[in-house]
Amino acid sequence: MENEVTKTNFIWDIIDEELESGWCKEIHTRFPPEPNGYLHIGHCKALITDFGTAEKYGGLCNLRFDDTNPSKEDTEYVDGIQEDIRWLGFEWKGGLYYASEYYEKIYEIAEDFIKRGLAYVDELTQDEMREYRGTLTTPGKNSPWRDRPAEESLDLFRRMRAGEFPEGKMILRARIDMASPNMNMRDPAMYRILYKNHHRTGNTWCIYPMYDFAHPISDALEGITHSLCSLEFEAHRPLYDWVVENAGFRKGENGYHGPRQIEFARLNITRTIMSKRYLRRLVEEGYVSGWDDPRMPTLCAMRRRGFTPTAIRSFIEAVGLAKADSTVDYAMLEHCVREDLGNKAARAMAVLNPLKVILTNWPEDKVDELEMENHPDVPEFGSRKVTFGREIWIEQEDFMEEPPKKFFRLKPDGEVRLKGAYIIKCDKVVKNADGTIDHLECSVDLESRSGTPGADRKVKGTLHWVNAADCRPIEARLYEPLLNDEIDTEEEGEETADKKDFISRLNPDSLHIARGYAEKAIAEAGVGTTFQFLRTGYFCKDKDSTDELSVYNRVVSLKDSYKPV
RNA sequence: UGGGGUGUAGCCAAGCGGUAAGGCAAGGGACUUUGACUCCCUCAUUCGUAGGUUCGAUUCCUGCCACCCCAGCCA
Repeated sequence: MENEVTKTNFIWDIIDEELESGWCKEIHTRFPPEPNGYLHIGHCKALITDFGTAEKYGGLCNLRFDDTNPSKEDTEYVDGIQEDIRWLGFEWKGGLYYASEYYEKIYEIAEDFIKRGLAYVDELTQDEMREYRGTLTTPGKNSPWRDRPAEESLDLFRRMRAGEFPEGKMILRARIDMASPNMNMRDPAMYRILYKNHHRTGNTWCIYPMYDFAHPISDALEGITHSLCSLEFEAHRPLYDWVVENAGFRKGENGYHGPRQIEFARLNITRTIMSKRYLRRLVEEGYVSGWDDPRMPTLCAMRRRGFTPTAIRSFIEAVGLAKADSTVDYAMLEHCVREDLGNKAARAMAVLNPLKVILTNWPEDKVDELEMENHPDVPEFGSRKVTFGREIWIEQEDFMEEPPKKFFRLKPDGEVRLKGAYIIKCDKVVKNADGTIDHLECSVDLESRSGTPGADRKVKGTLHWVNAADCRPIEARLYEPLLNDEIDTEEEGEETADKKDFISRLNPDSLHIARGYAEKAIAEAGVGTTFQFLRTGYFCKDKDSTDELSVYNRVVSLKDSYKPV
């Protein structure tokens, strides 16, 4: 392909230069989730960037659980995260690690920092520390403990580890610069006391390193060359470098100059919640059925709903990698799933909101068996047999008694093709006492059977249908985004704060359940099978299905260019 | 407000001194036994803004504006 464009990004440009200059020989990245929740689509950007970059340069990517805060973490999540990464098709060829594996080493470095005057034990309370830190515009001031002798800090630090002090009593701080314009450099906390059971180290530790101390060290210990993370860590980079430098990892031994942190913009999608905190709230407060509720942006939920790894990966690729904050249109994601499912999903028919049609000139007991293709463009999908009888179901919205112009579906005295079967004409609308439509009486053009010469007659509309005498009940779960459109907060008012609350932005119609009928193939498919239900969208069979009732999640609807006038 | 970032179409995003890629969305058309798919076509005289340098600026310089991040013993 001569005009194939190899999509690149600013990070790969940087790496290309480093490789060319010889500053760096090989690429080693890491994906460092904290095991305190399930991975969501937002993490995929980082995940694909980390694993994908290593893959591109023939390097390695580690999976490292950043488990430095035992109060929020759990093995439930470490298992879930691994499952999700594998599902996406990545392997941690660089190995599986836990920051907690390095506790001893990190502790040693901390002691060394203390001895060298780079860290000290502080006894300020949390409130005092905040006051001493100063503000964005005013410098902070030194803690009275800042210049205590190193031996004293060392002794205190060892006693912190030994469990001699209660939580909050002492803290290890880096000694950098309380007047730094960068708040992160104003003697940041490095170790705090926490009497929590850690999911891996149990009770062996009661002091835990902070992210800013543990992360650069973990990266360096694993030989990471590029520590890719999101924009909010940009202001932490000087601290990251300070730790790497002072811990002695920049020496360039064996050509390794220590890790380099590069930040990129995180993923935002319209009408989608991308905050672990809020996702947790949805689960815990019962707004959704769980982490894998198909409306959730978590990978386990998307998997259940029927999104494919290919679709997610091509979506992330389409979005690109840059430093500008952005919010991608949900339509982009939809496009990517449709594109993938379009040639992967077999076609079949299901009527979501049934309307009965009685074919008056079709013999009572006559059953026709029709051969239907499973895919219009991919013959390898083969075909299946579908029966046709006197009573069939069609979609309620495919009939209108008083249709607008250009309504190609069924209307009084109108004709329509039943996909793969016959052309029918609506003769009569039979109503209930309350005026609602009970059923339609139609006549069949017996000569118009698909595949026969008489079928050449063109009619404008083609409908999907199921044979009432030979169909199975189905529950179709139709989804909309969890959030309503962004509420305009331009107007200042008393309600502004309330409107900003995400609970008030929840879309009450995010789930709609339809009960209809489907052909046999749909009912007999296994959980996780995805079909394109003709004209209504891509659907994936849900685990809630029973022998009696098939439950399907709509992954995405089909594009629809019909716009009523 | 101090510091750090970012501003290219409705939404993403290339572009790296030589005259605005691509994708999504949208609109029009062809095809169609899915109003799907596919295929054509349209969609920035202009790059946040005002100046400057230059034969030439989205690209370099200066000022201004807007938005995001940082004042956790979270990550």
